[in-house]
Amino acid sequence: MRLSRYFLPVLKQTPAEAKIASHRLMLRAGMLRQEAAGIYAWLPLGHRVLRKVEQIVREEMDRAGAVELLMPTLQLADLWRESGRYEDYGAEMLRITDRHQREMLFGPTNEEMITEIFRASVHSYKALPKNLYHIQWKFRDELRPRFGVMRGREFLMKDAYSFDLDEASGRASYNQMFVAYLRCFARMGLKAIPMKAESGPIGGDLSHEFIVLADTGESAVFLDRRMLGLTVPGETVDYRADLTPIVDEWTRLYAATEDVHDQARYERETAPADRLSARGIEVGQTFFFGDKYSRPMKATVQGPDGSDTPVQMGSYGVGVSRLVGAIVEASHDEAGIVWPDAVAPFGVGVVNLRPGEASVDAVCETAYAALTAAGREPLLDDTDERPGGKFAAMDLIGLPWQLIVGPRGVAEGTVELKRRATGERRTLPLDDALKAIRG
RNA sequence: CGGAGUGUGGCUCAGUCUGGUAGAGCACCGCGUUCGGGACGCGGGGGUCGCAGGUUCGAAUCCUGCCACUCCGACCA
Repeated sequence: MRLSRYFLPVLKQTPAEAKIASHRLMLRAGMLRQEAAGIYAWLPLGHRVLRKVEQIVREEMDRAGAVELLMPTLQLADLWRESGRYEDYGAEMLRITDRHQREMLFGPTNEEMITEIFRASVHSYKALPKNLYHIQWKFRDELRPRFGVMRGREFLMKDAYSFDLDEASGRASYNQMFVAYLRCFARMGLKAIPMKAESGPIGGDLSHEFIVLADTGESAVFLDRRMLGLTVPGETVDYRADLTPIVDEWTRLYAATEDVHDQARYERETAPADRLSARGIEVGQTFFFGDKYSRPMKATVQGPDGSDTPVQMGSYGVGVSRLVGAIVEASHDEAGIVWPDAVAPFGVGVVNLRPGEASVDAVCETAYAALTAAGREPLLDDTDERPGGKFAAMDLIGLPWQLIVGPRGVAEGTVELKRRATGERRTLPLDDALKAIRG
């Protein structure tokens, strides 16, 4: 992408409403524009990151055996009356009436709809297990939206739903999602710690919240420091095998949010030096709730013995749009965002210090073509902005690499290469710089 | 939803107390000088002062009502 054609409205001054680093930086880096309280337009740069995060979630869900579909944002109220949640959900649910006075709602989650879809076509235990997911915009009319995309009213969520014949296989499905989540967050450069959690309005008795530690997190958490050193399963993990050992390893040490924190147990199970109380951002939550929805909504299958039984269900959410904020919160410095490679909106910023000078332009074009061909997604700053402004903007938007073309006092074809994360700068021939970027 | 606060050009804000021709910086346009860490000079464009009533010769400013947004708290991917 050439910056001269792109839409990247970076701000020198910080909008007054942004109180935390991630919100401030996302606004300044031209990723977001607020349209209403808790409702944001994702500008091109933010949109690219959102799509990358979404894609990582998708790949890990697919790897774990889940199947993607797409359900609508609008749902019928009648569906929610079946589960009894239409009244329970309260003012947080955005209710809409269509021209025929039909009561509808903007979905805050999709348990009812997926159950309806499932029950319409699955009637035999032979079709189980199944795990269906989608990545779709949700709306929850929060009392107080805040912190930018970390607590918006409209947000992008991945929600998966598992269906099993009995509790044992239901728990196996739960374990698959648990492991997929460990991988998913690690790939984004995050250390997310699974913590025992309350299941809240979703229901059920088995639930974990995946928490990224950050000072600006909304929940207080208590954990055994040793959790930070656990190894995340690699991409060769066999999801068809028994995953209990991995889940056991990740749930053996104490880790709990304040809602379920048990101080006595904490002190009994954790050595004083290992105790870590911190704040965290919830980026995902897993639930196993058995037949809470399948029973009232009559989602049953016929078992080997010929009897109809409600399926055992779980649901698994990842806050995709929230993750973008969480990543910025976890990875920034004084100058701006420092994107982990896997989610960076572009791989490298090519800075033309002297646009209009034929020899400098030529080097830029060579670099741009080579990096594009190598799949490194370059962003070429070909504007006539002054160098100071270019450097500040590049640091702000935080691409992993900066390739600076046209510095003074170096031989033609020699460039400067900067690694954003470390600040390390080297002057070297273009070919060597391209090799370094390609890895 | 309780408490506190803010609405003035795209952004940050002054002006409101004490009513009298709408301001500054940044951003934007033109010309020139600049060009490795968010330059400078000169000239220019852009605002129903959140909305609706009211008081007044006259309202950004005073009064009433409404709306939006932000912060603290209680609830949540």
